[in-house]
Amino acid sequence: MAKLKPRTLAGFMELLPAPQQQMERIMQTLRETYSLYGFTPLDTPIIEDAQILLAKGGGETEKQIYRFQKGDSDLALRFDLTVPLAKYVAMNYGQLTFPFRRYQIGKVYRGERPQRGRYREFYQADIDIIGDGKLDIANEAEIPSIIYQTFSRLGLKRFQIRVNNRKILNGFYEILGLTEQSQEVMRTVDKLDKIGPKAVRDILVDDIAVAPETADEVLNFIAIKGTNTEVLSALESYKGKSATFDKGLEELTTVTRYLAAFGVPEENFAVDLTIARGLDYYTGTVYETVILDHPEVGSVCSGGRYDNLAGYYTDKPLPGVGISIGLTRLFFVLNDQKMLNDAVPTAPAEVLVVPMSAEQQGYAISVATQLRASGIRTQLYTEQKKFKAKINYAVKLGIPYAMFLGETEEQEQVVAIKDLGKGEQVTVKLEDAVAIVKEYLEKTKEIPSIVE
RNA sequence: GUGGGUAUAGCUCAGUUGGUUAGAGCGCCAGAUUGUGGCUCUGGAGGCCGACGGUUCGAAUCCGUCUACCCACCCCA
Repeated sequence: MAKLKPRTLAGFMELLPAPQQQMERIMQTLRETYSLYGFTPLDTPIIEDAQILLAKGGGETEKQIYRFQKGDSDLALRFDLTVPLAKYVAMNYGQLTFPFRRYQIGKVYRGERPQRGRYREFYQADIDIIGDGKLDIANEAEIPSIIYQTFSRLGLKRFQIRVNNRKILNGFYEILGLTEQSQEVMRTVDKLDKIGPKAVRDILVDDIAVAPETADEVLNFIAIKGTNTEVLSALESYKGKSATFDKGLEELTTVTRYLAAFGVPEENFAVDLTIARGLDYYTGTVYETVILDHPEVGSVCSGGRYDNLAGYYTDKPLPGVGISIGLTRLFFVLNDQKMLNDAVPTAPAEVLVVPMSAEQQGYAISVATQLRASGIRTQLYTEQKKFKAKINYAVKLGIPYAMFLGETEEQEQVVAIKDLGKGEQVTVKLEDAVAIVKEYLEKTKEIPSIVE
């Protein structure tokens, strides 16, 4: 019978063992960093009631969501982790302590055309802070500072967190009388980097019917560039015309000041007036993060401030601020650009215990058990194969040490341990072999980061 | 959903104006070398040339349809 050809759906990432180890390592770094800032882990179901997930609606979400029936149930796969969080907080309001800080790393699903760095199933690593009624502006600076810390701990240097404020944009468009078209205008402005100012102006005038002089105002506004201080002071000239704008400018100024206080260097964050974010629930500060040498894959981490996310589920006002690392995309870039550090071990174990023949299996099992008891990751190779095959197994998996146990070793109660990198082999007591491996472990601990 | 490109071994790719048995490198397996891997040498396995149809004496090659993938748009992590 003809075999079914195995295949993985387009837009779904599936890794081999070694890269998977690197991926796990990145996740581990994220968890450690997030919890360092006092965030608590949360997990929610991948499948939710479609009504719950679609409450927010919005055309795009609806189009891209995976939705299906099972019996009479109308179900959907989660599209992000923020909406499930809103549901969770609304549901458990009475039992949570606010401000509620949670992190969540999980897969989300979007039925869109897959492309380079763009997936249908991907991990998001979210942090959010939800306030009860109110939430201080300082949180809007702390969130990106955590991202700075996280990326730095991964070893990334050339990245930039871009910050803007929706109130500034809304206020500005209000001043220009463009409130109605503001969504469309923002979307166009967002393309500035890609298509250039001329094309942006053409779209504004021809497609959105913005008056030419108004379009020029928009272009002048988004052309404001420079250091954060320069951009902020350029914005001063628009003050006094819109309360919303003024509020936004005040917020952005504060966030910028606090970001510096949190220790984020100027080169890693930038006030950028073209950042808007597609999701319409953002109401204040918005973030977008790019890998500077690879802007073509887009943002690897975005988020912002929202005032009333859970408004569909509860009357309680629950403002929040959050950000999400697109882990799958981030990993794709790092891997694709060969930025992952080869020196970070991806082997599943430190030692491969190899009995020379079946007679030594008992001895080998006891040796492996003792190694594991000393905290050394150990694999036992018991297949009856040629010696070459046994040693090759360790080499292919990158296991640094092989331990050979033959008749003589068993009789003398010693082990032959070989450093497969150096090719050096010694016959010693098990405790001495343990010391050798421990020393190796100490050394590899010093390898700082997963990204080179 | 719209537009463009690509499809040959596990991977990366050659394959002449259509011509006999479709190749290379890497990888894989085995042997040289039964208690010592990486290097070297020798041998081997592995292909409905994406699928279906057409033109032709003859198609991996030309034409059509379909499918999948890649890229761009849309949107986004």
